[in-house]
Amino acid sequence: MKLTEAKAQFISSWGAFGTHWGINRTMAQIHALLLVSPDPITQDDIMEQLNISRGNVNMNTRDLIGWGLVDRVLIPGERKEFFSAEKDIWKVATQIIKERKKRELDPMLKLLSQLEKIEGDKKDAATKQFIDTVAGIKKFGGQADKMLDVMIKADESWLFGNILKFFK
Amino acid sequence: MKLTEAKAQFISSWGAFGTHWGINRTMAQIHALLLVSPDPITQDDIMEQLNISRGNVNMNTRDLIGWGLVDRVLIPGERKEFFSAEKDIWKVATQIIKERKKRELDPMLKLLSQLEKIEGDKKDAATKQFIDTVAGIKKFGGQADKMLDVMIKADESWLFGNILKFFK
DNA sequence: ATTAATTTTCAATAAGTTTTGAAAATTCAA
DNA sequence: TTGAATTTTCAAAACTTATTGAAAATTAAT
Repeated sequence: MKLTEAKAQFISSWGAFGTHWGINRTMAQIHALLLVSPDPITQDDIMEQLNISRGNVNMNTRDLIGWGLVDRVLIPGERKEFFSAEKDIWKVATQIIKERKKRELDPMLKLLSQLEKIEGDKKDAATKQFIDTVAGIKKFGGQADKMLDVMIKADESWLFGNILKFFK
Repeated sequence: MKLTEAKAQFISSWGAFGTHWGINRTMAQIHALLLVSPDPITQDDIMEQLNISRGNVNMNTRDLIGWGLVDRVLIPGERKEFFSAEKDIWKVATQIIKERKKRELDPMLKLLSQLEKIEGDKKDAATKQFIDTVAGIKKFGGQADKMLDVMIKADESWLFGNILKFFK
């Protein structure tokens, strides 16, 4: 397989993969393109390589910047803006975990705390089941939350190395 | 807050939450409804409580069964089929991890292995960056894969208890 | 075997999301 | 300033995904 073909496959699969992870297809494709580009590239480069419109590139690069995965890079003497992606996959992963935790897990836990305070007779089966379910999810979510906080702060090799050793 | 209101909020939020996790809104809502229902319920109950069509209920319950999150229950003397959800959240989580690993992570790792075998000169910056990126993702994915396998087999309290103790 | 209850299927439709592209805004060099 | 280069915005169009509902299939009682 040649580079061009492999690159196209990588970008396309990363795009499809992204859709399962709450990141839209194009955003993931732009991210993939940046991941395999050794040097920063422009809006026009992205438009050309992925065959998408200027507006689309603009919106999705902005989102990627919002996720902390992509940076705007200013190159001295160049009028255009350049983009580059963080290449260290561990940093990419912790950044995504951090953002999703903030956007999804934290608000969910907050809501569950409210729902727990329901008024009602615990002898009623429906009430009991509701309280138990909410409490169970909250407990689990709280533990996951703590674990993710630790992971975000940890260093890759240390984390995986030790967790896996621990389980042997 | 009263039960009915809390239940409605829980179902609606769980539905929105689900969309971020590769599970569609309705599927997650049905799941939520089953989670807070102490006893198995029928297609008609779901239709009525969520205000959705029979076809929709049928397709999504089938998907939930495919994910291993819901069971068809036969109640002696009843003509209709009943549905019930696994209530233990740890089991729900490991089941989802298991399925997503199979559906998403495993195929991605397989693809990356193929892309690594690219022909080309490693002195070329583009080729080098491509190989490094693919190798990096593959390594990370492989480690995550192992860790998830261990989690799937582990027991909740043991896992969280020990991981957290480990990090203290 | 017939029929009524129930479940399943799937084409049509509705709803939701993404993409385009051209106009507006911004930036910066002269 | 002015104006050319560049980026941003956003309404409309294209595309994707989810939902409906009625017909077909299945099931089980008589």
